[in-house]
Amino acid sequence: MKNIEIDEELYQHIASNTQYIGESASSILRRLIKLPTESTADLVVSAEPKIVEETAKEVVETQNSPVALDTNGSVFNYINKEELAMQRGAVGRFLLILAALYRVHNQQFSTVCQIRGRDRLYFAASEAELAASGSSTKPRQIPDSPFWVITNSNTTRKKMMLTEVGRALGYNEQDVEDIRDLL
Amino acid sequence: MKNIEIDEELYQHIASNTQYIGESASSILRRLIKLPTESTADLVVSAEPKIVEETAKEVVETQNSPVALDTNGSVFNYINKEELAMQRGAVGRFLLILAALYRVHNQQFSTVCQIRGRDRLYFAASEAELAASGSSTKPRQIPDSPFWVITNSNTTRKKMMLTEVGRALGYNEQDVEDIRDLL
DNA sequence: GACGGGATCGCCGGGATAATTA
DNA sequence: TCTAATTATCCCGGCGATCCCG
Repeated sequence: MKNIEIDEELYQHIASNTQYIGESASSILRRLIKLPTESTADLVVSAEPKIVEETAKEVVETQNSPVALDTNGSVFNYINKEELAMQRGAVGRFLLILAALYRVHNQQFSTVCQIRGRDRLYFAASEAELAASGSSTKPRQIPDSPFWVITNSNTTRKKMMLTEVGRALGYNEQDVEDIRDLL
Repeated sequence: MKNIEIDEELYQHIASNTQYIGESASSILRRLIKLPTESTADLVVSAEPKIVEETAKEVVETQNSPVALDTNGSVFNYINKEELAMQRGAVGRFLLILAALYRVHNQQFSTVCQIRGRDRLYFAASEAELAASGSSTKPRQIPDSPFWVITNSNTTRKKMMLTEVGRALGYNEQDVEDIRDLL
């Protein structure tokens, strides 16, 4: 840990970007600067270190896309466990996980729009599309992304959706499971 | 000037973005965050203590630190029991308790602004902000502080708010409970 | 009166589970 | 018909702000 000195105004600006009570300065700054979560720890429980390496490779080679644009890592680096744990319910975590996935895979992310239910859409580029595909689907925007998800489903289904998203983005089964279990 | 604590990796990242010798942490961060140069003055010369290495002890811990900067005790020393008892209703006590907390934690106090309801703000730096976030929220200024609180809520909710404030300021659960029970 | 406090009641969001369809 | 898959209704807990009381 290091200490840096900053002016009042900047301090206020940073503090005002706190996303959950007790969030550390590092966590806030990383978000503002768009730097991933600290690589070493912070991931607390589960998440094996090796997964990180494997995933990095997987990601880059993933299907037809031009780029994966992210040099150093898997989604797991983009997820702040503290922040996740902080969420009220499954919906908050669900959105946070999807936001992290979007950050890492923004290029291919639109492929998730193919994941859908029998007659409802699950993902789309607008609220209206989702709303039109079913009734009271409770669409929510995936934070910091142009995509929307349906939110009216039980937790089991949300997990299935995450599983499908993980597969669509080219993760191996082990990682897919880990992503699913974040929720 | 304020001090914040950040992890090594982030520190390196910031330092590596220095654009001229002697550039201050604030200046670098403003650029990275894309925030304009400080409005007021302060720009003056270069002679700021830049990135300070190990400002160590004096520094107020940034995140969930147990209390801070006050050598001889916790909030409890800053609360005058008689004055509390003398208040007409819960609102008076509520404000008094918050004022005491502000006195002890003025540095981090702004983090309480993150405590909020479903759609109302609970704390803010101005009456207007609170008023705008809901209707008849009855904002009151926390005495001798630049912060405001919402006052239209039942006692139970005021207690919950105190509980959250205690947590946000890093008190342990026992102290949090004691703070809550002051009301 | 009128003013401030805050209990109470209505509304909203989450998501388990009942209903529906393949 | 029976089962599996999917939808979306509806109950519950939590929050807001109206409105009653001191």
